[in-house]
Amino acid sequence: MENRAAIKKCPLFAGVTDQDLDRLEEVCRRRELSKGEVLFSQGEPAVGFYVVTDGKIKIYKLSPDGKERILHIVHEGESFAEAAIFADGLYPAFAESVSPAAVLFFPKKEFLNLLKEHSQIPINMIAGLSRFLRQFATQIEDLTFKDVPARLARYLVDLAGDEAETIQLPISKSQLASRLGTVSETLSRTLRKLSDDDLIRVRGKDIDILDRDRLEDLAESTRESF
Amino acid sequence: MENRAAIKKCPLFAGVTDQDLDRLEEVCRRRELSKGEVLFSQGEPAVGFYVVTDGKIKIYKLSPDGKERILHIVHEGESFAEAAIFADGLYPAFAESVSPAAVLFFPKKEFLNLLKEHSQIPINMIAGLSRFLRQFATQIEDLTFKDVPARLARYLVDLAGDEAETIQLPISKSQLASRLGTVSETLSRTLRKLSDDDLIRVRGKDIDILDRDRLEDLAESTRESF
DNA sequence: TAAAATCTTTGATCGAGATCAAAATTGTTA
DNA sequence: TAACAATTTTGATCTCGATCAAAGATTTTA
Repeated sequence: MENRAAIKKCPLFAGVTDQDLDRLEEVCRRRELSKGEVLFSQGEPAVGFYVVTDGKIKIYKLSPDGKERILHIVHEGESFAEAAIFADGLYPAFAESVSPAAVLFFPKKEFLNLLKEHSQIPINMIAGLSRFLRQFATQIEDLTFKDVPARLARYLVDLAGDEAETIQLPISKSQLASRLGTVSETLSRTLRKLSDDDLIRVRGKDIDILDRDRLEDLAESTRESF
Repeated sequence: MENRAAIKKCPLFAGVTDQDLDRLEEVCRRRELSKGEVLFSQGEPAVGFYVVTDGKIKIYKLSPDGKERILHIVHEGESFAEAAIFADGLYPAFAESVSPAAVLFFPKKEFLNLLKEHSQIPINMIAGLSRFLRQFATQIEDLTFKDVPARLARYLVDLAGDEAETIQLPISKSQLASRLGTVSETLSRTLRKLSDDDLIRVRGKDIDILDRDRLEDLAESTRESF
């Protein structure tokens, strides 16, 4: 995707004037990534934030013994690490490409200058951060109240939307396991269980939704309820 | 606490001009709460946000079968639900006083008007949301990687700061259990274990830190590491 | 200050899901 | 397309922490 196109598509910059878009385009720097490149590590000074123009970036934490917990996967047109240039100024997680990718880097200083002059961008940022905060709150809720089948069902239902009969996982199964707060063995068994119960059919990354209603019920269910 | 004092103390309003403080003071409405009053429920339209002038407010989620998971406890001088007036405009959780309390309510509409005119407040908001986002990310990380003893140790170490030898729990033990993503029985047993190991001494709500180093180690430790 | 209500602790049991190990499948590269 | 690497699946075991039940302890209210 072109730089300008990516900037225009990014919700963070929705509704800003064309001349602001010009300035944004000037201050950013493009970087191409092959799969598996680490953009930044947890604890590094946050020198700026990013917008994804191509590919996908995973945002994750590492346990001391090296286990990975994906917090979020950033897709084309989305931004990440805007929050990091506020707060204590350190990146709070790792960012790494999970495919060949390209990003636009916006240096902290130039961006903060822009912020002070105009008022649409900060409001967009607040809205974006709010959505994220809500999503994280939901993740905390789910980790506490829901078991793996329910968390998986929620993920599948959300991915399918209202219409789709068949969905394709946008990420690998081991990544999905990490995103759901479990491990690939358990995810594998859970997918099989849902298949055996005729809720879904799994063909590699393609998953047919066979019984949306029961899948919804499962997503709402809590640990002990059945 | 006086309205004006609470507004001045609130990080959200740090660095704003005196005349803006005047306007804020005008648009807000004070509300006194006895213990256990519900300020808003999950799913209600977000008509404004709050600043706590006295007492404490718990922000929590409920599972379908009524189990409570505390996401955050708001203390005097802090704000909450600013994020909710953005995003989809619904409160994403419940808010309830855990003691007699008083809050200032800022209606959404008036506040958004103010936002558009000035630039310090949105920046403060972004900073606040960023900190929150980070805290939530850490909670997700801890729920995934850390067992209950480690999560408790982290809580105690953070509460104690660098100096204090003795701390007092600012909330009840069952609330703490919920905040840590466990139940009171498990918290009770875990406190006892830490006592038996001479890491802490528990006298009701007062807790002596006996061995800060080992407590820190425990907070860093992951599930299987010993 | 008695008694009612709430909170905390202790005991016993049980299950979801992590771990370890290994086989099977899929994807990649020479 | 053979050979290598990476991912996914299956099997067996084991543990943390939830649940259920009940007894103490503390706080509130009459």
